[in-house]
Amino acid sequence: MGELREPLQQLAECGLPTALEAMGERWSFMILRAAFNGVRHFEEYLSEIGIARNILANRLTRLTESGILHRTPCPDDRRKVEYRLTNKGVDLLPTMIALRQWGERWGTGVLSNPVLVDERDRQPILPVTIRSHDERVLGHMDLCWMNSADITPVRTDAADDVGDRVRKLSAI
Amino acid sequence: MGELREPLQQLAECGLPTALEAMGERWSFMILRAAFNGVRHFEEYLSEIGIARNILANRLTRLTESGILHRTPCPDDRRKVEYRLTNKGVDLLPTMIALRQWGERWGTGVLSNPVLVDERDRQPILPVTIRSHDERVLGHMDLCWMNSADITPVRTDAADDVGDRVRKLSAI
DNA sequence: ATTTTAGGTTTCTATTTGCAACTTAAAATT
DNA sequence: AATTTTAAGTTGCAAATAGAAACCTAAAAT
Repeated sequence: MGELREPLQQLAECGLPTALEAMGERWSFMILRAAFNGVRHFEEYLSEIGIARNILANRLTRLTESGILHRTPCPDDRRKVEYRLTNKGVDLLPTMIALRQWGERWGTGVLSNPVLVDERDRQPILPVTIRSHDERVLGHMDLCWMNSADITPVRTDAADDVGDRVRKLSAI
Repeated sequence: MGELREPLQQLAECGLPTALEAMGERWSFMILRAAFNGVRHFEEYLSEIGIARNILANRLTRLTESGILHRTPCPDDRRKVEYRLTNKGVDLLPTMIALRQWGERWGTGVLSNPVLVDERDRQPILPVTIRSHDERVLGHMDLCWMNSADITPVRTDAADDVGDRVRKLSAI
């Protein structure tokens, strides 16, 4: 009867609902991908992604309101408007690439060409992973929750008696 | 007039649409988070996330169909059913944590407690980043697209004349 | 024998999506 | 100068989806 896991507190107060409020809608990530690939203008987004006109207008407004895109009327052609990524928007790149990599790995044999490489060495990037403070790649079972007050700020200090102040992520 | 970026090809054929087909719906990531935190049963999901009964039933079915969750009737109590993550589902963890971290960083002062730590050292995990083959952290401007046929398979080889076989991700 | 629990399904309403046509201002063309 | 085209929306309407509440069925608990 004594359930060991009780992660009910943080479920309410984590960054995920916040993130989903901004990015949880159907076309948001597709618009973001287009923006990352240099798409700037309304009609350009429209033809690039197969989205309806009114929906695109609505999404661009929302993404602008949530500070992911910035809307600037073009000075040289006053019909045109530019929608480009803010720093907040650029900061979604790891999420987007992680999602894309997952789709490639598990999707229906997507060959993924062209491939993302780093400019310096022209080699494909690594799969996006979770890492410890000292850069070890961590799996699901290497993670647990801890109260931030109980964490020793320095990094070169062995774990003392943490007892029940640690909550393990549940086993699959 | 000569537009330098033309990433129109890969927009159609990348893993993102595939991923969004499975995970693009409103409650999918919330269900996934609950699953990662050890939620197994229908009524448990129901009370954990604030989702409607019929929608939850529908999403659990869809997530099961797309191989992210596995549905098992409980042997000991034949009223109960277990929905738990498959390997495919577990593999979404980097995406989910990246999204969560973004929400924490840019959201309305979410203090994020408890915090995810690695079990060995009890230190908070690093922000999820994009990395080169030799583990350098890469920013948006360090990335470009390349035809997979043009990549030299080995890693210790300086870039020769790649010319127009490389397409830069557009500047923000 | 009755009540409670678990996991749904059904019904109905409200919201969202998507298509197609329309609008408005500015630029390009004749 | 008049006309056409382009860009970025808005509007109206049908279809699909989300959500609340009640209902259902089998199994377990009392």
